[in-house]
Amino acid sequence: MKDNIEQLLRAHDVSPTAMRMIVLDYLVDQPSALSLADLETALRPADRITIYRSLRTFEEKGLVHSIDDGSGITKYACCASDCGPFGHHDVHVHFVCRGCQETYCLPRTQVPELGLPQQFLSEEVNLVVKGVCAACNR
Amino acid sequence: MKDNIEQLLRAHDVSPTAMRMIVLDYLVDQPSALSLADLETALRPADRITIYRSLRTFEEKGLVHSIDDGSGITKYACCASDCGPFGHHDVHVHFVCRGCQETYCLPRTQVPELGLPQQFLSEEVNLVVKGVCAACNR
DNA sequence: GAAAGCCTGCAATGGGATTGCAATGTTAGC
DNA sequence: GCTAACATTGCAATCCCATTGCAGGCTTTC
Repeated sequence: MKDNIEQLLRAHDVSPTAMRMIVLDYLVDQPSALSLADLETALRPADRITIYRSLRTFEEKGLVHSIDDGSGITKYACCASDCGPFGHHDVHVHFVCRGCQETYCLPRTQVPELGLPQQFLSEEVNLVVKGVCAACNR
Repeated sequence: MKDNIEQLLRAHDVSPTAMRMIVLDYLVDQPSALSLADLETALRPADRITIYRSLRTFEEKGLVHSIDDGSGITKYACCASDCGPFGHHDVHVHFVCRGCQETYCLPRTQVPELGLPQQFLSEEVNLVVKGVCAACNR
């Protein structure tokens, strides 16, 4: 089990410490993105700052991406396999449920070329959809 | 001049106080979205909290919308004329320049129906494009 | 086995958003 | 025109999350 996690860390040039494995192991299984506070609660009594720095390291190495879903609280989720240390997808699509407040990563969808004003150069696109998720939609 | 502003406020059911007129008058002329700190500086010595509450009131009444462009700092811009007290556009498109850090509202562009998972209901879409604006792109 | 470097955890800081409350201004009724 | 009721303003204080400083512990390497 944990071998996967360890390999994943090594593959991304992150030394697999106990703490990091705990954090990553928990994160990979999540269906939705988690905030630092979520992780702190779930992984208690692990130290919040250590989790925070683990996430930063992961993000730097392309294992995880951080999401600003408009709530003002940063959330984290594992990257799709084609993110690398030199950049993530340049298109992120997330869904925030008004009911349960969960943030889900959506499979990359076709985002059209936008009609930007003359001379404007697009480098990265973040799309946040708000609404109601399946579980809350009944 | 200010008659416009006053009427705009009244039309949205906001009492046109001196402070609110100053804030709104300044805001309508801006080509890009402003943070609270921007407004505080521009409107000195007006009180920051008062500006903040004016913006909240404006937002509530559909005069202004707030933007979270991913910088962690909320910015504000006037709504297009078809925003009302019962909801704003459900599609917001903004552009953040990596050079000058300005946030521009883009004219509503064609945003395609996204392939949401089964039973997911979309109510609002926020699209933030990051890149380089015309002024910085040379 | 010792030095160097990385990792961890506690404490403290920073910055923006938000609220409490008293003072002031505005409105409406008489 | 006066007064009571209500809305707005401004100061101070608080809250919350993100971030950093630093010292101690662990790991790795030679």
